[in-house]
Amino acid sequence: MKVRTRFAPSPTGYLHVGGIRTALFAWLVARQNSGQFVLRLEDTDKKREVAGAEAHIEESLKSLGLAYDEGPDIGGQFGPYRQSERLNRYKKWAEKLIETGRAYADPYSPGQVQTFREQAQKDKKPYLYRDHRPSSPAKWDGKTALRFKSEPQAYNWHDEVMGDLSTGPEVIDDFILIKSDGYPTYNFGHVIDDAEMEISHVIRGQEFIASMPNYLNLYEALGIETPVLATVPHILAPEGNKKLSKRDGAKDVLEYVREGYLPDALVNFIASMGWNDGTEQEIFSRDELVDKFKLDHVQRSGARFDERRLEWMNGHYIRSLPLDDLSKKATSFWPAAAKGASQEYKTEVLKLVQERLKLLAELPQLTGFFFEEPFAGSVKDLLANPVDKQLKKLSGPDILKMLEAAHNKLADSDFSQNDIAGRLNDLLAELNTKPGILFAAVRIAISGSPASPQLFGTLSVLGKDKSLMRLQRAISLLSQNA
RNA sequence: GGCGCCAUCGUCUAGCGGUUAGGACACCGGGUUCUCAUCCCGGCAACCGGGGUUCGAUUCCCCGUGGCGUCACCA
Repeated sequence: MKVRTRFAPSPTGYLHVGGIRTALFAWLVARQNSGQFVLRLEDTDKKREVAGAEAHIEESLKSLGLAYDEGPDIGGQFGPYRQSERLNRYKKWAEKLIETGRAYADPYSPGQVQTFREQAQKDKKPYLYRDHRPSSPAKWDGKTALRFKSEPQAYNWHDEVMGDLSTGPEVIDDFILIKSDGYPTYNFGHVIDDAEMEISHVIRGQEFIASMPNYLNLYEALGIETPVLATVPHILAPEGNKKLSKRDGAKDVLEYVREGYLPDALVNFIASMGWNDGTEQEIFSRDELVDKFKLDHVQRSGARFDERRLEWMNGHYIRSLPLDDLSKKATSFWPAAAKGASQEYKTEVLKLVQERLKLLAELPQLTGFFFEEPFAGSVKDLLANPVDKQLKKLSGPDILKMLEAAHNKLADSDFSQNDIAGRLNDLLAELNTKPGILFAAVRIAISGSPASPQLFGTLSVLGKDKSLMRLQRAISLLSQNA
């Protein structure tokens, strides 16, 4: 079978992790079968449409590396890929249904339908439109809604994720095919488009599972072969049991990219929410995912979104990246002060912080002192009133003496990492002090922080001039204090 | 409420009749004789409840409970 999958969002806003996962699964199925992945825009609700949403969706998919083979912005042989541009097609199929007696003009206004619904509720009976089906409907003039004339029956069908499903005839009803504004409903539009675009696998969220029987009924009326169906469960918000939504603060996936989450990490993480290959493997490269992903291994229950796990995974990906690659990806994340710095210098700095980086967006806070002097107040405060356990035991003058000694010791160093290490270790013996004390003081003088990358490397990369200047500066800050 | 789906550590999950119920995140200890981080080692922690079926149920069946979805001229 020729495999063609699609992602069919409506342009009503940005894509969040939940939405992108459906796209990812569809993309994976297409790729692993050497098929096509199609982006189709379901823009049939003009009221809900958001300007710029289409471009945003396209950018989101591309920035995660989920390239589509056909879509609104790139075309393809089954275009157009915006439903609003396919109205004539829906009409053609609708007319076919009218001819075969399977569609009719809805004589009621929305208000009247609402009354039926309320009455049923009052009577504690399930509401079915078909109980009010007109006996001799007028000819459809395109100005009212067009309804599907259903033929209620029980269905058993297979869902790649959910397994074998079944329902009785009571869930089948006459739904609207074409709205009075001329646009198709989702229920009609997607069925037509999937057929015309030769989509083999329909992969979508579980909110559609309840309307499957109606689609099955429609496929039959249309004489269209039912595609492979796969319903994936929702991703739940971090708190509560609600599905992840924009209301609950679900972030735009592009926001994650902006914060410095790597696309591969994001993809790995999103795939692993609700899918695994049955082993204990946690990290999957994109190729492995394409190779191993199986719809029938997708979890049937919802998965909760845990950003801490995503953070861990991103750190893992950052650490395993070759320095050159990381360097390229980090380009836009450097602090403002790094503007004039050379690429070589930045790469050296990056090498020092790579293992402690969880997000690229942490780069400024982790590396700022490599590009500008640390805040004098912090240096002074941390030296005068140390938080460090070891440093705390010393008096101000002791620390001052230590820094002076370090400055003198390093004054004629060549500032290679080895030479610095040798000299500072010598000094340790000379001063009869512990690394935890001497190095902590130097570290603060240099970085303005009690934590930094390993000290000798940091000094070496920072260079002789700056290092000595900062030691000197710390010395004068401390003596002012005394 | 009707209909449907789902149910293993706090979280993501492995398990497809017999396991000391495994891994990962998070958390808590310890180690890597410079901090933080990394890395390594260790610890804490789960089969929703009740009935069956079976020599034996986390696993199969039924009921209950709970969660979710849906019942639009939204998708």
